[in-house]
Amino acid sequence: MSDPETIFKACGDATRLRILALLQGNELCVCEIEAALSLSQPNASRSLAILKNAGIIQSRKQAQWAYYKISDEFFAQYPALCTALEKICAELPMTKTDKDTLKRLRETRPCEKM
Amino acid sequence: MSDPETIFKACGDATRLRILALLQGNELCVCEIEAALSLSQPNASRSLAILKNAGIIQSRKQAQWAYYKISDEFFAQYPALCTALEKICAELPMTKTDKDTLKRLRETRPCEKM
DNA sequence: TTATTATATTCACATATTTGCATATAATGA
DNA sequence: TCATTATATGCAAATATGTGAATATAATAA
Repeated sequence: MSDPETIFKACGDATRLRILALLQGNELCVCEIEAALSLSQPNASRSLAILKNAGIIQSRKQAQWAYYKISDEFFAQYPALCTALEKICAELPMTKTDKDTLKRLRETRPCEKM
Repeated sequence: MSDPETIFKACGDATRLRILALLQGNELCVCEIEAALSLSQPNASRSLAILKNAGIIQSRKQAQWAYYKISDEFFAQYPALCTALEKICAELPMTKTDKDTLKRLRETRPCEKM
């Protein structure tokens, strides 16, 4: 788990906040995030790496997919911040649109497993 | 009041977090912060400007001094984040030392009015 | 084995950020 | 008025960050 400076720095980016908003309550793979937010594959992967390095999200690998979600450790160590972040993500201007896009993508199979 | 991205970016810096820690519950002038944290005068002033621009702190001018404190608007608009930030600041490794230094400085008059 | 899919990483470039130094501004007091 | 104190800002150099394009890795399937 990183220090607060690294955590705040990781949150200080519009793309990464949109990713965090999508991950609230969901475990998603890179291709879902990439498709829902119209990010390039490297950009999605790197943004997730920065959030993971900060300890905000965690990942697990299953078959060829990497699944990311809000980190249990993050909630354990910074519960107030984790909750505040959840509220803030819910209120971001892009969040409603992005969540709708994700929902639609889930019906049209952006990657094999969906 | 700024958007979350700007707020998180402003918090994503060790010096600015130390300033925020000192400002929890206190209204301080630039020279107090400068002296307590051993910052150059321009660095203290600019760090405060970044935090103010993000809406996290507010300032008032009295005589030749500029007093800064946590912004009422910040607490009003992002109460959960404001509270989380307070907790995090209290637990920063430097905070205890910095607050002690400030206390000592207040007894030895780092700037005229003290 | 080769091909395909998903993900991560490297490189290069543009942009942004940080900070020291110098300077400007503003208020006060002599 | 001039000098002093407190604060803010401009400039320039160093450093960090963000991103596209290309490439590497890893797992699966044929």
